[in-house]
Amino acid sequence: MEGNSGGGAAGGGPAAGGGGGGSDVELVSKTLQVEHKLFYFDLKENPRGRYLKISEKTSATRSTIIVPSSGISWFLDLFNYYVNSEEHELFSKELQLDSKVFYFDIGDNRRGRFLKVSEASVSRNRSTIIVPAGNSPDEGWAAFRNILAEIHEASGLFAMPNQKSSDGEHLVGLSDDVGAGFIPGHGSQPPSSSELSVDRAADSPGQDETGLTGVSKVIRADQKRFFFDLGNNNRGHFLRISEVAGSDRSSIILPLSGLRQFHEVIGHFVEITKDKIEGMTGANVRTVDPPQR
DNA sequence: GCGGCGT
Repeated sequence: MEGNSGGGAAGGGPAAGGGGGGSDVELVSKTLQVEHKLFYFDLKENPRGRYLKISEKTSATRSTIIVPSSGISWFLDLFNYYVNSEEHELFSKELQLDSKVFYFDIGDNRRGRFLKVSEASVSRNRSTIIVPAGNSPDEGWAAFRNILAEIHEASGLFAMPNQKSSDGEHLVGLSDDVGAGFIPGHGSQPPSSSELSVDRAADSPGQDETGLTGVSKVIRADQKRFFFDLGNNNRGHFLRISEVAGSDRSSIILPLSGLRQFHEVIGHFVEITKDKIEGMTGANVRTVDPPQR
């Protein structure tokens, strides 16, 4: 809990000079100094949605990755994993969000241990930030993790002033490929359309205008499988979550107006149980490298 | 006062 106070609007100031997307609203801004590096965390929002910009600034270089808001909790989980794991059991991880893939890799040199986080997205150069592990327990990765936790929490407090716009944005995250568990829709969904469509134009429930209906995912936990299916009826859109174990099956129907809160609550329980689930991998967090030794 | 990355 040191070295972070985004009070001054000058936080990421110089970066704004480029003028990429002028209309973005800055919701949270924090800075973290680790050894000789300076990290800027800016939670921003524009009509397309919300994202976290993480910049690493060294003496002469600046590098930035853009994390979709739906990925913040995954970043938090992953940093928790790297903070809490023993050195000999550190794996590389990859995280797929929308059309981006983030690679997490451990490195080591005479300066110490570091975590390299690379963002690879279509039609954009790969960008990387490198986070030193730090010497004291509160330095480096842990401090980075703490900032992520603060932002994640703050992001929930910044819940959309008007609920209607929230629907579209979060549904975009459902286009993630979760690997083995992914159900390829019902054949009606080119992946590209799911990325950019859904311009929160869906204000009137009861219509099937976005092509979201029929989007499905499945995850597995122990013996159970959970199916997530978007649907709609004359009452509006909903997410049906079905639990299937053996021949038993039961479902809950979640109106989309409750989806955001559902997500926040799940995130809360993920947080408070992180010691228990440490090392477990989520459906779209995959271990890709053998353990290092 | 760092310096890693990948080109």
